[in-house]
Amino acid sequence: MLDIKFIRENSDAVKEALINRQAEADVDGLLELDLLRRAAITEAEELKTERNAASKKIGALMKEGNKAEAEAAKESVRTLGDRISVLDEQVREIDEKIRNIILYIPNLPSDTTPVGQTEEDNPILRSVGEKKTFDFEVKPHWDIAEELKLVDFERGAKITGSGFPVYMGQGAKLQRALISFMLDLHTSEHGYTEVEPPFVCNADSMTGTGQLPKFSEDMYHIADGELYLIPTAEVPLTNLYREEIIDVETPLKVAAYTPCFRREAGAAGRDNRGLLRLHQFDKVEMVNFVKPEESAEQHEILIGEAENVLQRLGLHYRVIELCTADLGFSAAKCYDIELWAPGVERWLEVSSVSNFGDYQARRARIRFRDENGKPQFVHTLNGSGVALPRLVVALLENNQNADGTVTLPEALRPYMSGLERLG
RNA sequence: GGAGAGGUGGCAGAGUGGUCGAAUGCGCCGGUCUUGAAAACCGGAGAGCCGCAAGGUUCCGGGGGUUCGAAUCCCUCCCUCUCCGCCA
Repeated sequence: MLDIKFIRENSDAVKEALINRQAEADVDGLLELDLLRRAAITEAEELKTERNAASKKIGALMKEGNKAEAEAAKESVRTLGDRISVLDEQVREIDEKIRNIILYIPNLPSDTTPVGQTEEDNPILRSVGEKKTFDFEVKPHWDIAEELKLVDFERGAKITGSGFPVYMGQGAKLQRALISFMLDLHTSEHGYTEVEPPFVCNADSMTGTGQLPKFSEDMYHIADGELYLIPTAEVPLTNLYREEIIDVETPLKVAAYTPCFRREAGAAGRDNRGLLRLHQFDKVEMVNFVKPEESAEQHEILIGEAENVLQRLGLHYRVIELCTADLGFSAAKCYDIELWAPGVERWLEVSSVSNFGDYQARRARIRFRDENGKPQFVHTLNGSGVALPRLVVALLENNQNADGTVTLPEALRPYMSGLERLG
């Protein structure tokens, strides 16, 4: 959420940012409401001042037993009260309208975010490793997974629906191994506190991180109560400290494994075969809470932590930066990490590392005390560390052998009971 | 799921219609004292909103109501605790 004061004083900058994002919002309408709101508040508060003084006087009159005068005073205060009720109601209505606009306004892109029209305009920042060459015909991961009985897509579709794969045998163990490997790396080397949060969150939490109200259609909603299946651990992790004043003298870093649930309406098709796009998938997520002046630097550290996962696994990846048109709703700046998958011959996004500035903190009221003891909004950042399915795709496709087996990276073997190859 | 108790400032905990944004203790910040620290003593200190400011206003779990006036009375929702039931 943007600061209404900021919008008031920088409406041109906000409009320009919306254009760069190819987003729309009624900024002028918002400013008009803001004006009305402040006028109503000012009038209501003046009347309240009067009423408070009058009520105090009535108290004094009652005490000295001057009933007649007290009754007369009551009568006049009552009409004041009626007017105050009307104004308070007005303010409530205007607040509601303002909220309905401002909650739909995306974050301002950072000054350093490149302006662009489409994802084609996302600059590639760096590429690490190289494309492997094969002296046999490479298979796509769905063939490998089927032959080695790692994933059962059909039974997943039967028991739940398409996009809900069942991992079995070594495939299931690989999921568990990857989760443990990544969490161990982040907790023992990157300074994270491991968290196991709920996998469903309430509407306040979803609003705090920006999923609601705009993206309700992307989530699974539990009919019984206002609960949603989490689309990412970012939601419970960030909302851990919603409505709290926390200590961020050093960055507060939490990491969690959770399944993630996404409706992905209309996403089925050729481009999304196998494990490329799912309704339920596993992910390890990292969330940081930092002082505002540290968030840019922390963003670079965070992307490094995510990259470290891929380096340890020996995978070829590249880092791109999202341009204004491709930037997520709540993010001010975002890097994506993409893995090369030779079977499907595509770059696959496995991590999105974002700096949200104070956008989420303002929505979720997450603050810290500055050097003067005054509460200020923190900056939040998060990054996938990393998402499993496409990581598995890259591992299977890059490490496949002519004999149909798949070599496991050394870093994973301790988590696979010493196994060196799948199959 | 049933019955009961309760939700007040960073924490503990008073307050049952007006002088209460709220006693007291702990913790915190500043000062005195001390070589330094502790102790003791003195002083300070909640958050949001409106306002250039002075200042005003709102907030005692959330929402609604009664009243001239609500932390205090009523309704409702949420949460916590205790006991019972059930259960991995």
